[in-house]
Amino acid sequence: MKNQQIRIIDVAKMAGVSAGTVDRVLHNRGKVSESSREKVQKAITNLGFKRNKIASALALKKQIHIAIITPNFAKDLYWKDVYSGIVAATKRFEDFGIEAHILEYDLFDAQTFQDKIDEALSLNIKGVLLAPQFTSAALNALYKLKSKGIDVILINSYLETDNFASYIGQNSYQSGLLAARLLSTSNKKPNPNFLILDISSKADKAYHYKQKILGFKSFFTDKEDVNVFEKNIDQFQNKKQFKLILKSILNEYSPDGLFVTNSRAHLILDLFKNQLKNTTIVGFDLVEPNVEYLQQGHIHYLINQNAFQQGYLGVNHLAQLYIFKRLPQKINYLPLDVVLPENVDYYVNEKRYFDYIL
Amino acid sequence: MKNQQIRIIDVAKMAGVSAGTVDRVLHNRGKVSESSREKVQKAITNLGFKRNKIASALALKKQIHIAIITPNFAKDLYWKDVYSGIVAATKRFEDFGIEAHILEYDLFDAQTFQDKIDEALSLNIKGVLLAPQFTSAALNALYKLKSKGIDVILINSYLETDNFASYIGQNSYQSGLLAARLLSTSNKKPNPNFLILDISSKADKAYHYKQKILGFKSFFTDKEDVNVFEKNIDQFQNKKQFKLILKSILNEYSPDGLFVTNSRAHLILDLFKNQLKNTTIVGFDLVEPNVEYLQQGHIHYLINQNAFQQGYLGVNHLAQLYIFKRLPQKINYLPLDVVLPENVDYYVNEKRYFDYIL
DNA sequence: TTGTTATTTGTGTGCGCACACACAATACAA
DNA sequence: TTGTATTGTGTGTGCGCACACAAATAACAA
Repeated sequence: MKNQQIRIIDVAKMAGVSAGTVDRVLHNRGKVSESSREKVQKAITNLGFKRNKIASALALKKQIHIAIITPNFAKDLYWKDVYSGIVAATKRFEDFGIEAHILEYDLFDAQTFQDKIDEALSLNIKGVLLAPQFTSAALNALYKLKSKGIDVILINSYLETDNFASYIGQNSYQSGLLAARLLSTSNKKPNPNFLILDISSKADKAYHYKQKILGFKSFFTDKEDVNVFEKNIDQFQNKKQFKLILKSILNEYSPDGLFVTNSRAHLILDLFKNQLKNTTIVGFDLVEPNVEYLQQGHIHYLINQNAFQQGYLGVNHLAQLYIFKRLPQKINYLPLDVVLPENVDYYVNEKRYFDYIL
Repeated sequence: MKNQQIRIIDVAKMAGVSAGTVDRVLHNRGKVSESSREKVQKAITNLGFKRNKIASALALKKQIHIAIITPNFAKDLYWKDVYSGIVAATKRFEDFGIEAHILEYDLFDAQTFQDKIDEALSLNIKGVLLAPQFTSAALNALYKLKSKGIDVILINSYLETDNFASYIGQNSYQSGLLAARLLSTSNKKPNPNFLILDISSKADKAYHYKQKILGFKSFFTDKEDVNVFEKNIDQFQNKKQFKLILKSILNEYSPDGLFVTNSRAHLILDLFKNQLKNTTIVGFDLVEPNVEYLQQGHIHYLINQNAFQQGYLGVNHLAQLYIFKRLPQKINYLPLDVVLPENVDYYVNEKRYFDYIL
């Protein structure tokens, strides 16, 4: 009772036409008379024909070029995992004729971002995977890309526009809410002070940072016994200055809970580990120094942004689009993993599973 | 500068032999003279030849049969997601010539388990995906399967033997630790009572339940201000009796924290929602009633066992084994997701991502 | 040397589909 | 009617590999 494979030629026979005509119907190309089209359609549904992905991919041998524009991870470890995911997916699809051009820009230099966009445009690409850290430049780029008919998949930060095909990343607002919940349930003091620390330069201030903060605050709107403060530190690349500013902030608020809106919680602990012994800290991302502080008990929760998956799925969705014409969902929210010392290992190793998925 | 595809014929030319000989070397079959073998090997490494997965899969047209033995989800919703994962992966690989026979047994009837094992043996299968709920019968089956050269991948519960190729599931001990941490950090009372509730019949009592409990307890070994109790309820299918037993247990311990070792936390809340208003509850699995209680605030944490992934990856790994001869890792621990009302949606929807991975 | 067998190697075909090209059928104008 | 577009359809080739079978060569005995 072996699963009899139904081929195009079988459909053709049943419809009383040739394989070529069936092909035309399937791909919606060339001219086909109405009567033939109908006969073919009927045969397809009757036989339950589904094109064989393997043979299809083999026959469709043309190279498709895509560009991947993402920050270089030299200055921010977060992007290392994104990069790994991209590379893994890229390898997976090279047999399918997907050729990826990885273009890395400097996270703190908007000009390099613009340059990479231009470079991508100069290549003969069908799609782009874009991690947009500079909002206005990105919006511009999206507009231009769309007008050229190039598909764009965004990762990591959402942009308020319609000029992209798909977004893959977190629901930032929701992750703020989650952080608030975590601080709230583990707090044991009455009338606690919770401090939001946004350690980022204006240059990479993006939509999703604001959303995280909004979400966090909204959790406490009707809770009057909790004090929520918010501070931004722009100068974190200059160690000395950073230390000064941070010190004065911590002294001013002596927070019982600290919400660090990105992966830079470790920068704080490098300096004030002891002073923060009784402060519950929630941060983001499984970058190495964060993981260490988590295991030592200085950071209490990390919210995993699934950097690896963002990269992997991004490339994957683009590839699927061109190989199998599968349209990706518009919004793809990745899970908000709550990471504690007891489960951190499994998230750090999670990439392994992906390596095993064909 | 297009990525020049290196084919078998190219290797053959460089080695000065025919494609057939290269093929023999690649598959380690037939007779090849030592000199030819060496020349071919050298050419392969020189050119960096890698066989094209697509063409390979297409040419390798033979059907491979695998059996999947898993509990029917009629009596325990947990298995529904496992089933979905299995079906999804099965569909994904049918083009590759993998034919899956799904055999479902009754979670509370060891005989049906045995029957399905026998049925699998009567089919001409190369591999089995097994969710072993009856330990001794399963150990027996593994022995028999191994002697027949049939590969086995275990999901959900680990077995202490070497007669299987790969395990996919949680580290149960670690999940117990995690549950303990969650109860511990959210507890606000001095000298709390924590109660472990193991709602399961003897029939499906497996290794992983014990491990969870061990892990949970070990978290508190050096903490003397915490009282940990453990109770098993065997009679949960009879509502009346279950209620009686449970009532007396709750009255006896009046727990501040409750650790339910499987997906049956909702059974408790169906009966004692009000009485447990001030009890922190940690349970397992995103079955529908649990999710509802989580969203309503009656369950505080759910640990996600990634049922869908277990099914999907299990089939995936078997398929990979036969299609690409990729040996799976022996132990594949899935992440221990901490699920709260704020992030539950994303886990419930997680299957979607898998649907998009080729 | 020739005949016989064992070993090694080469060739051809098919997997199912995509696409180019050739050709047939029809329409429409001169 | 013939000629020329236009529309519709069929055939053939190749994607890269796996495998069966044929052919060639080596090994050995008589």
